[in-house]
Amino acid sequence: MKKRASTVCPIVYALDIWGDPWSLVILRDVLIHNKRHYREFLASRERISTNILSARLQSLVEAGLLIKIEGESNRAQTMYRPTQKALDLFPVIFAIMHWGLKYNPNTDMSIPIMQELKADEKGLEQRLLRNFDDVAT
Amino acid sequence: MKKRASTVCPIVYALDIWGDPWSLVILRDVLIHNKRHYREFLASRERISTNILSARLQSLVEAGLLIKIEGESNRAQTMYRPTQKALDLFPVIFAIMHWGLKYNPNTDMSIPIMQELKADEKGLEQRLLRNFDDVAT
DNA sequence: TGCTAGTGATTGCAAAACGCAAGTACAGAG
DNA sequence: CTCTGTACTTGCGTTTTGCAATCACTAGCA
Repeated sequence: MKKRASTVCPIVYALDIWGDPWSLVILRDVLIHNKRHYREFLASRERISTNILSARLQSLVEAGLLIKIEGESNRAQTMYRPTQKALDLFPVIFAIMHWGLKYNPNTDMSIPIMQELKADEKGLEQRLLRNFDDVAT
Repeated sequence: MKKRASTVCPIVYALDIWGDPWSLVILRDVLIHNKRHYREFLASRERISTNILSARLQSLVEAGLLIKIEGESNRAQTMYRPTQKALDLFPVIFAIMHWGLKYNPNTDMSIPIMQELKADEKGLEQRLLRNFDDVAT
């Protein structure tokens, strides 16, 4: 993707940061499924490959959506956590989920979060936000 | 982008359709700026190239987001209009705009729609929807 | 001490997608 | 019957993916 540098349009600004087919999958894992380790992202159903995961994590850190927390003397402790800028994507992700829910006939409605999204979106957001008390303002 | 065929996740479903860096720009032009002709999409600030525009329009038609209306005996009359499936993306686009507005310091707030989005989003959506009475159910 | 497994990446290479410029086919204007 | 405008398509070089293999390091175990 060509970086469009500075844009006057908020949509293009957003797309330049996470408008590729993988970044939002990672952010979904962070925000919805509370994943934080490289190995957890790799384990997703979508089977992202290691080099792409590595590149995306890095660009999301650079864009200020994730912070990388490295353990001392052990790489296995490395984790990625969202910033407030990422937490503010909840409305976007929920809007996308509503749309996908409406049009994707293969959606797995047995996943608890799907029910919750329809029944009580605000409550769901509040519950998920509590996973990030450490980073939220 | 690899087509992930059938997915159980509504987000991945959505990304497979418009999760590339250009499709949403086109949809923005259709939904927000009421563009309908090839030449109008080409004129956007983002300078999409002709082959990519052509390919994206085609894939959005295939995905059921746009319909292509061809004039009889004159290609200059060809136009692209959104389906209900595309109109249902308004909440997604508005959510993205809110986020971009918050974090993009270069947003041009003198564009009237930006003010309107903050002041009266629902009213804005209703007003824009009236552009599509011909296609909406 | 050595061996094995797990983790967070990086590298190499083929395949796909993109970006740009040029060209094509057709309609209407003059 | 040229000239302009429009909706594409084609060629081609560059960039970005996708996949497998590999690396560097740590911990666990004997």
